[in-house]
Amino acid sequence: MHDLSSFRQNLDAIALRLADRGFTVDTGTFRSLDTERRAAITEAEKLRADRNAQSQEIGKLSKSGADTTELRERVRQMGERMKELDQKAAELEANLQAMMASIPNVPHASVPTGKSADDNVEVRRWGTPPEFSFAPKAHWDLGPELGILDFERAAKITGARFVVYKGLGAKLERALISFMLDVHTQHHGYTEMLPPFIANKDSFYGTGQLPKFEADLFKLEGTDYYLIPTAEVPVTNYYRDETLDADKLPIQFCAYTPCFRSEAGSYGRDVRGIIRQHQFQKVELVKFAPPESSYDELESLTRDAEDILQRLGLPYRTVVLCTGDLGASSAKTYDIEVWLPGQNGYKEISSCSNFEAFQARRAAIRTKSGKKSEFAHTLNGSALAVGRTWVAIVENYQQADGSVVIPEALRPYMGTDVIRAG
RNA sequence: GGAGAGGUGGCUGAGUGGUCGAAAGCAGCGGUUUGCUAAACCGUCGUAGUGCCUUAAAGCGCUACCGGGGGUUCGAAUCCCCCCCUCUCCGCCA
Repeated sequence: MHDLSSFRQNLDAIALRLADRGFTVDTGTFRSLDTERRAAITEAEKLRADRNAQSQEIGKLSKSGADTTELRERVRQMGERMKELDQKAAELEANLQAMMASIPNVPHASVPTGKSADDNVEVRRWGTPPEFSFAPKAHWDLGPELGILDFERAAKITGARFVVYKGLGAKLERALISFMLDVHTQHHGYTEMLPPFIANKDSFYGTGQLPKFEADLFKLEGTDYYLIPTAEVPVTNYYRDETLDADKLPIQFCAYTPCFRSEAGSYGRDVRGIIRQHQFQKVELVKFAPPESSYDELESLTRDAEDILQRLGLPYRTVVLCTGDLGASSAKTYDIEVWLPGQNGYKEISSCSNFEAFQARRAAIRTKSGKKSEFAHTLNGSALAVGRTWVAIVENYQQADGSVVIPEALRPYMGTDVIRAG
């Protein structure tokens, strides 16, 4: 959500940059809505001020014993007219709000201009994709062969896009979660959190999933609750409607949660394997930062995510998303893509974003130093998507005999150095 | 799920129809005093919208906000209705 008065003041410049996203701001409609709304507010408030003054007069008069019948009737009529004006103002307000809620964030100056994912720019690359003396398999073959993934029975239990991890497969997922949380809490300065996996409407509004993206969510029938699609929702909303002491920033949280996504509109994409599921596990990093240093925090957050891949010895590259590929709330996003032999290419495993004050304004997360109060900047990034990390390990560390070697760093968590069939 | 108590500014807490954006205390901020610390004293101290003024900030007004929504009334923190949340007891339960 944009700040209304600065949006109004910088309308043309903002509209120009939003055009780089492929978003057109209807500046004419905005201007007229904005002007009408303010006129309605002014009119209604003037009448209300008048009524308040008259009401007080009634109070004084009746105390002194004077007859106020006539005055009362006049004020009552003012009240009726007030109701009409209030209603008109409320309607205009709602229209303007609806318009503002649909306008995406302004990309940061450092974000490259482009139309689609093809225009994203690689900023660095780490590691070398493994060379195999045999034809490497994809995880959807390896998993069932090793007895560590079961798609058929998951489909029976629930349906498509669900999976059962089994045996060392389940343990690998659990080991990755513990490993990631330990690295972030012990080496990167994050505080671990275990939040609710269900959140209410206000929280989803605060981080921007509502009202626009309701179709992507699972709603709990008969309630205002939704299953979270990412820990970003509960963890960012942890401080909704609060003012944070500027001295305490940045605040850094990490959280493991399952994530639930309806994946409406992704039919036919990543249908094989566990790349795209209705439920997946993720460790998320969330930061609350002072505006002046939020871009430094984005850099370190991205490095924190990359560190997990380095420790696991998984080759990856980091790209900065271009204006056309940027999420609506984000001002700048890095995607980290891990090498997957099964796809013979790099696949997104993390997305690290700075939302600047875009979420904080919706969620009313402020920071205060001395007398000055302003909106904090919020950031988040996956570190990492656990299921896709699982895939990366199984595919990158597969051996000619069909077994999977466990990377050094994970062995204490796995209690074994290899996964074999049987 | 049942019974009861309660939700007021950063915190504690007064306030049952007009003089209440709201006493008082604490914390914060500015200052005086002080060798330092502590203490004392004086002042200041909510958020948002909107109008005027302004390059802007500041300033000066107005409006709204006492958990949320609706109602009664000329006028609501205060009365009525619905909802949410917290606490205590009971029931159920991992």
